[in-house]
Amino acid sequence: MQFNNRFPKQEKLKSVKDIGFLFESGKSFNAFPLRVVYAKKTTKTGILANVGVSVPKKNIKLAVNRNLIKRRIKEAYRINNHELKNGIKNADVELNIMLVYTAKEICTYNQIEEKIKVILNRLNTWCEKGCE
RNA sequence: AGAGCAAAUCGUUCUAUCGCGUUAUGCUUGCAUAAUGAGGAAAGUCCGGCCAGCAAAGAGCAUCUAACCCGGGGAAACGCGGGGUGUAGCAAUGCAACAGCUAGUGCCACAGAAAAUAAACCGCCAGGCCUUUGGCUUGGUAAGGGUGAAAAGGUGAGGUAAGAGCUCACCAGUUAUGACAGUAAUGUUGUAAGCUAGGUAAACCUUUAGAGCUGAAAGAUCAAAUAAACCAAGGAUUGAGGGUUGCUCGCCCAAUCUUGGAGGGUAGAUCGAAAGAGGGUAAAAGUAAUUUUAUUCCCAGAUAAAUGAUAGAAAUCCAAUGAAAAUUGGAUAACAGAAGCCGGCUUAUAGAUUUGUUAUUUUA
Repeated sequence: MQFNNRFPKQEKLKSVKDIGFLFESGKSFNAFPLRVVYAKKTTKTGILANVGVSVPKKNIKLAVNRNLIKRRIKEAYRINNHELKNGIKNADVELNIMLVYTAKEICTYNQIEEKIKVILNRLNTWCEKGCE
């Protein structure tokens, strides 16, 4: 097990303004079943990355299943996020990230974890290139 | 024994590691330790409340809700016990659209002559005319045919040109009105009227009873910067409007502009917001809903919204093998996630257990 694989409240993306700004001007790519929207923060807050998770009601009807998917995504991010944080730290930036679930069926934890790894690697290389 | 019906209960448990929310404590002030963290429906938002706001918080209408009877319970909604009527079922038992189409209006597809101030397509009967085994036409006729979910009481007799509640007998129903039984709903029964009237109120509506309206995104407080609204002063303009719960009345206020004052509450923060018509246990009263007394507990509190992931056991279920013990493999379920709280209702629900009860089959 890894040390310090945490995902506390402060690292969640909460502000409605930030989320609105992210969807307006952020970059994005797809990694089915997930869609990633990300951008550099406009002002630094001391937190390397704020991450939000969204499961649209349109695709997943029952609240129970939406909760289940959110928890699986958060768990996968929590376990695998330390390399990305290192990358961000080296590039000297801070990020806002939004993960949107686009599938209409419930994926297993293993499927989600693999995709999360792919996404985090891609973000990491983006940071190494200088966030452009 | 398998099946049905009713009521009630459960609807995985434990351990380890890594995490998340809340609370408490500690200090190094963002970390450590400890405690705690979804349901019987948390759901639908259909009722009733608590709570809060709306202040000229008054009236009427509209709207919404309820709708067999008695008893008893509850804050109310609405349960509970017993009974009646209708209906489904062999039964246990379930269900209720159990006030009113004889207040009014509307609707009744297709088919059919006609779907409602009763109707004539075929048929039947009578009259008239003609080119007379027939045809045309005028009228009568609801017995027969065909259509339809539904065709205007049924059977028989009389009656008639043919027919018809046209008349009569019996049966069925309706309305009116008695008698008896019952607290009552209602039941049994008598008399009168040929009265025979289609269905639909889960169509509008009518009757009776109740509700002021809004809804925690309520509402209260707070920081920085604006605006709307508020108060005061001023001048000019407009001329009966504006506000008040869906409407009407009633009630309240003139409106617009400038300056000043005081203040202001957004996608932010705190409160509201978790000790209550509370839960558990025991005893007592009651068939029960429920009530009383004693004792004990504090039992989620988020806000882009915590309760998860992985591993291992147990237990249960399923499948295969086997005479059995057992072995191997698989699954952890169904419906479903708190969002102010409480009491109901309704809907969804794999599987398991207990109790009572019903008919059937087999055995004794």
